[in-house]
Amino acid sequence: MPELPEVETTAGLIRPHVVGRRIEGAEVDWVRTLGGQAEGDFVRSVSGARIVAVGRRAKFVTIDLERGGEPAGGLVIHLRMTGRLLVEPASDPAPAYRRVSLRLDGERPGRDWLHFVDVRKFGRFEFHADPAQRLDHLGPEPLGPEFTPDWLRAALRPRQRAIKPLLLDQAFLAGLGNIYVDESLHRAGIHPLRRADRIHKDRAEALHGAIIEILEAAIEREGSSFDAFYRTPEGQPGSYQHLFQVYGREGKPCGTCGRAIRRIVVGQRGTHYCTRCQPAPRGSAASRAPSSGK
DNA sequence: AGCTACTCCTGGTAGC
DNA sequence: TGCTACCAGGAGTAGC
Repeated sequence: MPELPEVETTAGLIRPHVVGRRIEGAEVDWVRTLGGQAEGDFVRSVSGARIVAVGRRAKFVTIDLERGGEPAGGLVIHLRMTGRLLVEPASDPAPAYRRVSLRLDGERPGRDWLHFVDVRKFGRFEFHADPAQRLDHLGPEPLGPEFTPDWLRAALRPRQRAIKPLLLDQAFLAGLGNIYVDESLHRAGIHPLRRADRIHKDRAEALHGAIIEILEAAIEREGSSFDAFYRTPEGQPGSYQHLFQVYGREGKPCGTCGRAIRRIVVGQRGTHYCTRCQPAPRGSAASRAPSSGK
């Protein structure tokens, strides 16, 4: 599933092919991908605009547009589970599961189309006159300057939710998904159901370091691929899945202590952890004595 | 505030 | 072989 490292890889690989190009037209095969805009409005919004930048914010790919040298809105793209961006020649047939395509100018033959492909149709490829407004709800970037150990400790202190759903909340911290949350909590030795306000200072600092180290290592390996879905725009799988310590490893030994990895469901998400390295919080269902005190 | 349930989708797979 | 039933899951929303 594309999370921050996969989206960063995708943005980085399409950037050199599309920046500076003029959009000649657009084709829409699945209108819901546009996020509510009518097909005709979308086509008019992007046709004739020039791509001036490709970036990433949280799990979104952002594409800034200009007309006549003036800012002209931008594209906000979410790959969700199975979305991909491809840059392909006009001579190739449209790829399977194509949802939206932009036709680029003829300046670079062989790089004629930017295709958005998405098997499960959960992804979005939206035009916004003010992209920043669409992204306004997001919390800080875990690889940005705002995400410091002090920030994390202070942010956890007033929150009474379990740590895992909190880290998945994009308004709290932007860019983590199911995989990298499980991996980060394992590295930091924190049980996924521990309440955020009951994480001690040293553990919060360990979590801060774990998130950064894991994301950076995953970006270096172009993300994680473990099923038929995520591939880079070049068609290559990522390789961070070989370094998974807990995700998808139910019943297999923990790389740290050897105990079998356990899978539970937290907030409708498969959740993987080591019962020894990530001890259950006192008072939780997993550790509770028959009667609770007071 | 924070929980659960539900929705959106379809390929893959388990079970028969 | 061929069928059905079920699963995964990011984010938005509704209801409590």
